[in-house]
Amino acid sequence: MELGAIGSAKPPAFSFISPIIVSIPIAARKARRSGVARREGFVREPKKDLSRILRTEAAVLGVERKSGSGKHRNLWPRAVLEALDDAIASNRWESALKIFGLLRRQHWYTPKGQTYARLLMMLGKSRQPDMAASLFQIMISEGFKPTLDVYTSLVGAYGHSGLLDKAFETLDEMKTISDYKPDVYTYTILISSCCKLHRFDQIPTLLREMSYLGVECSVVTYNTIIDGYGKAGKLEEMENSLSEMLESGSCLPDIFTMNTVIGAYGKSGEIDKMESWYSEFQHMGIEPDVNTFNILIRSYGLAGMYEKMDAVMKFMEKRFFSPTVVTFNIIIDCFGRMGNIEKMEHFFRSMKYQGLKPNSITYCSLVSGYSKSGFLEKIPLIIRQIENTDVDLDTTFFNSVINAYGQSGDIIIMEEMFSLMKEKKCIPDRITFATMIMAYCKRGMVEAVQELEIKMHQMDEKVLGPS
DNA sequence: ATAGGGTTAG
Repeated sequence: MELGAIGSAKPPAFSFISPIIVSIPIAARKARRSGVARREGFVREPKKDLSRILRTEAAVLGVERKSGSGKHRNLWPRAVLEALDDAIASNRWESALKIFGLLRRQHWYTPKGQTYARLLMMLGKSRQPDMAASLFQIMISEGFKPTLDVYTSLVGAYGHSGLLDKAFETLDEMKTISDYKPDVYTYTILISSCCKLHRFDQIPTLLREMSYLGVECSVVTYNTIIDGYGKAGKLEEMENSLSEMLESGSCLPDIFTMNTVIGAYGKSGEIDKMESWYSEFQHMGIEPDVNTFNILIRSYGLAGMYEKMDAVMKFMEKRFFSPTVVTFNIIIDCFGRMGNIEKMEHFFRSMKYQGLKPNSITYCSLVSGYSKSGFLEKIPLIIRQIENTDVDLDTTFFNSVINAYGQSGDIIIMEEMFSLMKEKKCIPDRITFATMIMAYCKRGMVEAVQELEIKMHQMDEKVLGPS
């Protein structure tokens, strides 16, 4: 089972495998040193010390409770700030705003630009542009003079929540005030919003504007553009941007560039291009990391190239590159798609054996894998298994369960699962409805389809309407 | 300010 043997049997493999061999030891050491594995959930449990966890959790709960009432003006700074961090980090925008309200009433409170910037970005991510706008107003009325990064965050909040016009308006406003001249961060955030909204027409415009104003692109700017084109399947445009970056002379590609580019080619099945860019980047001195290998495994798996998938896995093992939860999830998903249930189960066992904790995504892939091969009887067992762990059943998981029964035509069980989903406080989304509608359609259940379509519209109105 | 795992359809 030598890697070289695989390489010589299949010519293209060699060009890809051999550069890896040379470089892995360094990369492996680096990855371990930089704690990549830990962040990936490789370690069983995060190594926070217990006293901190207890203190924080109690404080957060306490603060969140108090933030509802208007009375408390004398809380411990640290508790409030930690609670705020926690809420922002997990995107709980409603409780973050409540805690922020509490924070503003503390006698020790002084407004900070950073806090505003983080809140604004969070509101953008949660698609709450109105909230972002009023937070900005509150800030002004507090007499706080916004800083450049607060203004940039407002651009991001509008952009990420889909209000591109407002984002551009804010940018124009910034250009007229000398203290808030947009910088490379401002433009990069705006470019990333344009990419997410598929407004690629705006990218050349923004780049021209930048060069006119003397704002130079950074690696991040280029990476953002490359990723935008890559995700949209615009691979030619992606390569053009990559060439521009390489020819710019001002910034060098990094590991983000590498993973973005090979991921884009891998996802679209262009394995040859993926491999040649892989070695190209290596020649430029960029070392692969765990994520790189995850991308390779996934790409080979999607392309049905089992030997190469296996080769990368063996390779990681040999070089002490620890697989992460993500690695296993990818492998399990690929074997499930291929209909290779034995391998799928083998890797699920081996994941647990290595002390890695399956998460909701793992179970989702198992359900899809079983359902693809017609082993529906395994699904209740999985649900029971999850209930014995601290993994939360989530909407996506139920979507895959509902899809499994919908595809097999077990309408009754599908509906039972829909009830169970709501019982477990998982909110159905448009995919849930689309999945069920399909199942009803196949059986010609017209009334049930109409009923669900009404429910779906109601849901849309709830989301789009004023909050 | 950027990459890297999941659910529907086509």
